[in-house]
Order: sequence, then C-alpha cells, then structure tokens
Amino acid sequence: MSDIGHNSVNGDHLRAFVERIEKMESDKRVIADDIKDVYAEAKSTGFDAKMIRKIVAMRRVDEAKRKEDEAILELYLAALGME
Amino acid sequence: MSDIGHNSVNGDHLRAFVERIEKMESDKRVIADDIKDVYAEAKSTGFDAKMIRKIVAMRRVDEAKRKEDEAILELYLAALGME
Amino acid sequence: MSDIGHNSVNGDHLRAFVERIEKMESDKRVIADDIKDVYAEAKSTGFDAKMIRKIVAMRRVDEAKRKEDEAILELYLAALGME
Amino acid sequence: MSDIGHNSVNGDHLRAFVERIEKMESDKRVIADDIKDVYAEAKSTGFDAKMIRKIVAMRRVDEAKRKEDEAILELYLAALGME
DNA sequence: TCAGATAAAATCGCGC
DNA sequence: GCGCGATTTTATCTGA
Repeated sequence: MSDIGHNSVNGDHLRAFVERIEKMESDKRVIADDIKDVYAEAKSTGFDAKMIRKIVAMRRVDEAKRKEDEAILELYLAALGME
Repeated sequence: MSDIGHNSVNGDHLRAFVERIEKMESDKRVIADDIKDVYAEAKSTGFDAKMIRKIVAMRRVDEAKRKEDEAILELYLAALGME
Repeated sequence: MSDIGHNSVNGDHLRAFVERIEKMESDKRVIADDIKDVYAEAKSTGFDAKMIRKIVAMRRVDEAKRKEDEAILELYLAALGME
Repeated sequence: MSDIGHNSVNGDHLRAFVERIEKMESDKRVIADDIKDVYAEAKSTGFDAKMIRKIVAMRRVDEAKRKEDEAILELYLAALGME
C-alpha cells in the first residue's frame, strides 16, 4: 500500500511536470504563430518577408557580437584589475 | 524630398515590424529557457528528463492524431453533403 | 606534385559523392513525379485528390502514433528494469 | 444492392490509390534516408557535409540554367523555322 | 556526436 | 496564368 501511495505521489508529480511543460510549449507555439502573422502583415503591407527575416537575422548576429565584445572587454578590465 | 519623406515612413514602418518581431522572438526564447529550467527541476527531483520528453512527444502525437481525425471527418461529411 | 596527387584523389572522391547524391536525388524526383501522376489519375477517375491526400496524411499520423506508443512502451519497460 | 456494389468498387479503387501512393512515399523516404547515409559517409571520410550540400545545390542551379538556355535556344530556332 | 526540434526555403495545387 | 496559402523539404541549431 505504501508503494501504491508512493507511486501516486510520483504520478501526480510527473503529471504536473508534463502539464507545466505542455502549457509552456503551447505558449511558445502561440508566439511563433504570432510571429508568422506579423510576417504576413508585413508582406501585405508591401514588404518582402524574406528581407525582413534577413534583417532580423543580421541584427541577431550583431547583438551576439556586441555581447561577445562586451564580455571580452570585461575580461580585459578584470585582467587589469579594473573591474 | 517627398521621396525622402516616403522612405522615412517606409523605414519607420519596417523598423516597427523588425522590433515587434525581435520582441516576440525574445519572449519565445524566455519561454524556451523556462522549459529547460522545468526539465532541470524535474531531473533534480529524481525524474528522468528523457522519459518526460518522450511522454510530452507522445501526447503531442496523440493531439496531432485527434486533430487529423477531426479534419478528415469534416472532409467526409462535406463530401457527403452533410455539413 | 604529391599535393596535386593528393588533391586529385580527394577531388575524385568528392566528385564520386556528389554524383552518387545527384543520382539519388534524381531517383527521388522521379518518384515524386510518379506520385503526382497517381494523384492526377485518381482525380481523372473521379476521386477528390484533396481527400486522398487527407487519408494518406491520416494514415501517416496513425503510423507515427503506433511507433511513438511502441517507443514509449520500450522506455517504460526499460525504466522498470523489464527489458 | 447495386449501390453497395458500386461503393465497394469505389472503395477498392480508392484503397488501391492510397496504397500505391503509400508505397511510393515509402520508396521516396528510403531514398531520402540513403542520401542522408551518403552524407554521413562523406562526413566520416573527412568531407564537410555542408560543403557537399552547397556543391550539389550549385550544380542543381547550373543544370536548371542549362535546361533554360537550351529551351530558349529551341525557341529561337523554332521562331526562325529551323527546328 | 547524435537525434530531435525549429526555422527557413521551396514547391505545389488551387483559386481568381 | 499567377499569386497565395498550404504542405513538404531542407538546413540549422540545440540538447542528451
């Protein structure tokens, strides 16, 4: 009986994790759909969706580079005892 | 000058689209990170993350099947003039 | 000269891979075209191509579900030390 | 009864189409998997799979261009009454 | 390294 | 005949 009780608790716990994840994945999917909608809206406004994708991708790379540069600067400053 | 004005408007419009998309992608990334955290939490609670992933995947397929069945039923009914 | 020889060998090897892949892609395209022909034939026989596509899609999902169920059963059994 | 017979025939016919398509899709999938295997083999031989993909894609474009050029030539010849 | 998920691109069939 | 939406396919990326 304690085994049964133990498994129930585990089962409830597992179920909770699964449901939390499913909820979050659902939210994520909603946002992904919204992004698609925005691309469609941009397209219907006369913009080329593919071009916007390129711009977004470029800025993503730039942002990554900016963070990288910042991290290196931190490193230099730390090495110089200036943090 | 009117061209410049026109392009500014277009530029502002484009910028607005890009920024909206970037905001949404950022939100999406936050959720993805949260999901990762939940898996980590489940793992630290003693669950096998791989099994949870499998369960979530299985339920995703179940849901896809449900939707597919529903869609084909609609199609059948429509074909039979019963919609 | 040995470099040239080396590169030639690599080149021949690369060429062989590329040509194998191209042959296979060509075969694949032939099948894709054949599938299109079958849909056209079905349509000309009075069937609704859309419905056939739906049926095929539905059966594909069924198959995916069957495999997924099997996979998770394996995982359960393994987790229970019953493999 | 004739209706039943008619529908059976239709059913058999439909089933035949579905099965033919499924068989072909299966064949197609096998080839797709084989292609993946070849890429994996090339990779294990020391080639960069991404580069091979680029080469294959480039040659695909070249081939399309060659056919296009050929078609245009045909057109010219036909216009000149030289076919 | 490997699969599995996601994003991006290409393709196709349908409607107008 | 052509764009448009939907599906399929390809490519990239992430996480085990």
